[in-house]
Amino acid sequence: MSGFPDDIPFFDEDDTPRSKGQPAAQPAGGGIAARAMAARSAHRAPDYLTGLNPEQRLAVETTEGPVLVLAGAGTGKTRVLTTRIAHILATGRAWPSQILAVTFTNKAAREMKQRIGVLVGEAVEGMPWLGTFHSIGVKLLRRHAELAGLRSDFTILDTDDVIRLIKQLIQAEGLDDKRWPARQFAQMIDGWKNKGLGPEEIAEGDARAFANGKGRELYRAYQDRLHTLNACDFGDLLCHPIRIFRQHPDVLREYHAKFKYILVDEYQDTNTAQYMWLRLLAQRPETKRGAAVPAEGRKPDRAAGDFSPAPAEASGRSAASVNICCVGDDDQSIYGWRGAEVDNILRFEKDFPGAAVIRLERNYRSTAHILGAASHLIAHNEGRLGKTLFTEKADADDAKVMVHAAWDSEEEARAVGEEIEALQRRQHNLNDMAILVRASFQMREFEDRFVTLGLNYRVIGGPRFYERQEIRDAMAYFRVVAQGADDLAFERIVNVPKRGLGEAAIRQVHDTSRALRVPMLEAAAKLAESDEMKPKPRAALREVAANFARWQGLLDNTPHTELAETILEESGYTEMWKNDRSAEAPGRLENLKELIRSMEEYESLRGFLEHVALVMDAEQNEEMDAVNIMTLHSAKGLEFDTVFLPGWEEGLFPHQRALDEGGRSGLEEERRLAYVGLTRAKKNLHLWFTSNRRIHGLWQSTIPSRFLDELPEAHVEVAETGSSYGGYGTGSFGERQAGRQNPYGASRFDNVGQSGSFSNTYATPGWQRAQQNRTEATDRNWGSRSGHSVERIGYGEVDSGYGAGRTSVKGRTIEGELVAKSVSDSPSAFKVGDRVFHQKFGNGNIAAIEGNKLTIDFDKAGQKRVLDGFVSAA
DNA sequence: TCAGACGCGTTTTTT
DNA sequence: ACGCGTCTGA
Repeated sequence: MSGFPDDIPFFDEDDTPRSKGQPAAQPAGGGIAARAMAARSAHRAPDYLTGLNPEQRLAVETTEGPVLVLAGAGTGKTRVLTTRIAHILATGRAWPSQILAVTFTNKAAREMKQRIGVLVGEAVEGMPWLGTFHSIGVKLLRRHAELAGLRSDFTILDTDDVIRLIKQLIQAEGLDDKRWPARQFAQMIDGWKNKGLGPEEIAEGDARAFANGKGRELYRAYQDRLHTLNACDFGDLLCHPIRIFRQHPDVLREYHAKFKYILVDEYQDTNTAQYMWLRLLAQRPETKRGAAVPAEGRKPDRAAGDFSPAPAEASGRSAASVNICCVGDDDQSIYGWRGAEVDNILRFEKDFPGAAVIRLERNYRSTAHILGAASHLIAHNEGRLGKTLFTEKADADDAKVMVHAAWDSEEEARAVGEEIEALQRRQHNLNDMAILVRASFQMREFEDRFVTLGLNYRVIGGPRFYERQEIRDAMAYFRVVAQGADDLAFERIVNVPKRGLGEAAIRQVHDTSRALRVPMLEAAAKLAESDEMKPKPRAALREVAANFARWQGLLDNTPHTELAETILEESGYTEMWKNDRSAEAPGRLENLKELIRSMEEYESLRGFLEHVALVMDAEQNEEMDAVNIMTLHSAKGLEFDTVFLPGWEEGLFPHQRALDEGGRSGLEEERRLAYVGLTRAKKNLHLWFTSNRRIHGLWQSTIPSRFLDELPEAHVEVAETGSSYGGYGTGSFGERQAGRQNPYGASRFDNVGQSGSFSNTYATPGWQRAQQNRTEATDRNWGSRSGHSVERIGYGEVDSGYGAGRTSVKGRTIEGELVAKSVSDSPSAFKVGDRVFHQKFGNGNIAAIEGNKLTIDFDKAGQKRVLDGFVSAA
């Protein structure tokens, strides 16, 4: 076994003060005590090990050497990971600061930290190297910035900044930015960086494919620009450290000595750059394989290219054990399209010879039916490492996986809504239900339906708080104050609010900035003092420059929240929104307040800016009982008692584009996505397909997904779609599908799932439905997390299910009768122009009538379509 | 500087 | 079909 803490140098420069005094769970500083405690815990199985199954325990206790844990869905992956860390700490194998634990998302990192905290107490605070690839990358880069040609206070650009920057470069090259969209090039750069490729390393073909063959030059120009801006994009947070490690063996060696244990979550999602990064850190000087081969002579074993060991790896020190533990599930690899390489997990044993591979196959989540369906489906994929999930949950009462047919997406949404209400009547918690869709446009139908039903829902994923315009603007102000050289931020807000600084004025600042080689803010100050400008913009510039100078002066002696408020006030930014008459304005002001409030948790403006750059998400309230709606992708890692999976049709799922662009592997990724969807369910699982769906505006007749055919009959039951769908039942479905044999053609009538219980809830920020007048919903949703009222009826477009549903349809539950009515053509009692009242939307005038569906222009809530049963004459 | 027109894209998403 | 973003004209 490798060293106890006493013979390991203690790196404390990056430790939080807390870790200096080791908490009780830790071996006390001295070696003997540590050893004694370690010995004790090794002999008596400590608490944290009890309750683990044998495989889990093996995964926890196999601390030395490379370990791959193949953790199927619902097999306790996170538990293993966290317990393993607790075990390493409790047995004195390493200090908290000697463990590198990487995740993909902030959410995962948070959860991990929290759960380790439960196991080991405060020691988790001493784990500076627990975080996302990117946050750890930043940490590394801040320490060694100069080795990447940066100053340690470099800024991190987000996607928006990057696109604007690239656009400037494209224009500077004299290229048509229409023909060569900046967004597309940003994606290309992202792709290259995902593979760890710099401008010189990209394939000639790729380089030629953009900007009249100037792709490479453009990429180079982009990197140069980042360099002069002292800035980094997300990709650089990985690529710079990789380059530093390669070029500075001494630095790499420092980290080799530092990290005794490396743990990686969701290994199947790692991209090539992350893989290289990990390998550099994990692969200790070992002279046997690979290292002896000169880098140039080694054939890159895949398209990604260069895997040559860093010099340090080749410069033979004695081989040390590589204590790396990667946890993942190849069957849940669903991010191939953004650069993830399933191959990384598939070839783990080759990369780390002698690796222990531990399979976690005991599923604690789902019923045997659900598991059986999922396993059978995923077995259609080739090239898996292969796992057989099993469960001991075998209850004769368990519902089979239900497959439902609907005529179109509207009926689908209606029927799902009904099912949800039925469950609700049986005391099921809405929080325990989820609708998982393939593509976000599918959400709309459900949202619309739930709004009319008054059913609470929350949409998870999508545009996030820090991506909102007002938040970005405010952040840009803060960035310029904290970091005067942040030209991108400066440009963003120099004329927001409008100050009469048009394109010409900004260009002038730009040119001056270039000529004098100073940041734009400085150039602006200079220009304001010169006579080169017309009086009006000159005065405006002078004011801007003076403002920033003043705020910068306040930076070090004013509480940062106060400073932030001052900035927003004095710049006129808040004023701008106060004067804005649009419906979103109040929400935006509210968001700005929330922004300031959330700054309180941070020590300084700088600390806050760093946080925002890396953590783009924000917590959301989980208190409200609401149905969860999200994409299959964002459902990974979550679980619900009842899961609805709509839209299982060819073309949508599997998605046509995945098939066109990904071929067979594209199909397999879609199948994995289906697998992820199925395995989210604990008790009840409902699959839906429709015969008709509107795609890109036109109605298309669709056929059921091939994935439905891949489900095992023993675990699946076809539901008759209830009794109230006059003419749209499954019976006629079979006929419509003539020409395709459908194993579900002949179906039995049945009722849907019965059991249910309460469980965890998940939530992330609200989703601003890109299209619609739905902005207010998310604003309120977001605001509500800090104790704001969820309801803000009274202005703007109040809609959505957030906070709704308690009163509006009480006693009006939609049952057979009403639904039947909704599809019938019985004329409405209302006529166009009537003044009506709706519980949720208030008063409005009827604009159009179709059967009993009314289109109403609400005074406050905008135009909505509702059933006539929900309104009364006003 | 702003409003209206026109045209394009429309799977999945983290950092 | 439809929204969003950008361009153009007043």
